[in-house]
Amino acid sequence: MPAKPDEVSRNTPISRDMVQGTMEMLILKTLDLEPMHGYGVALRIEQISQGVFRVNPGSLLPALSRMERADHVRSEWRVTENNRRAKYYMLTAKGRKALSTETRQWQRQIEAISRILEA
Amino acid sequence: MPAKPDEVSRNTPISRDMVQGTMEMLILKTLDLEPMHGYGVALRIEQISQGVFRVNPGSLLPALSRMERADHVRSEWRVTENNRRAKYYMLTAKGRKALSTETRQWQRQIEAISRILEA
DNA sequence: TTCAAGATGTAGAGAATCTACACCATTGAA
DNA sequence: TTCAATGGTGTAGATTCTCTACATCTTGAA
Repeated sequence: MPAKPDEVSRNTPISRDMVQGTMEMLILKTLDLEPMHGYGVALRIEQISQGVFRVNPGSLLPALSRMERADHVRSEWRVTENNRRAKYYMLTAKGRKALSTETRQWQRQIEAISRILEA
Repeated sequence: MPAKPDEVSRNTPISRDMVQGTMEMLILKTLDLEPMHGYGVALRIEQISQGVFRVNPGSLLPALSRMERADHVRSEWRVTENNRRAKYYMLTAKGRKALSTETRQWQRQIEAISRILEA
């Protein structure tokens, strides 16, 4: 079902670096849909962003670690449908709150940026 | 957790850190209106963003240096209306092009982020 | 048996921002 | 006359997040 990263990003121009600071928000939002393992989070973000974002393990996994340390997510080992062992992450109450806070702040900021760009 | 020190405690929440990577775009846009000195750029961005962004010299001046090195702006010393010496910056052709490129990429990215946040 | 895909993880580098200073000139008020 | 506030540029060091590049293990299929 999930498209492979290469296919996603090939037809569209170039995938730039992720806007700094947004990764956590995107992960929180993705996990708000349903618990998922890291690899799944990456695929989903790439898919929904239509290849604009490429999520590599070297960014994702440290982010998940930070978030677990911050008690925004918790994790447990399970076995996937494909019979592979994977660490499933799910939001905590604190994480849900963080999601709403960060989303609100994000909105404020892009509105401010829009105001400047449209001056 | 950065302790929030001082006078910024207004009636409206608090201005968070600037989204990484957007400072250059905002500076370019500001200078696209008219040549300006650094301090003026800072004031204008704070004003138009209605206090969402605080632009401190330690971020702004290094950014302007980078941009001058990249030939996105050039500068010259002048005297302000207040009879103060200040370095006026203006866009180069390359800077104008960078502004349009960066703005386009910014749009793509916030659209992608919106798609994820609204999933 | 070998190899691609699924999955997690670490190390080190690089970029952009922040805080916290330091410095100088001009103006206005005490 | 002094002195503080305002206007203005600049640097140093820390922090934070992302990136590239690797390493490792398992499973399923050719």
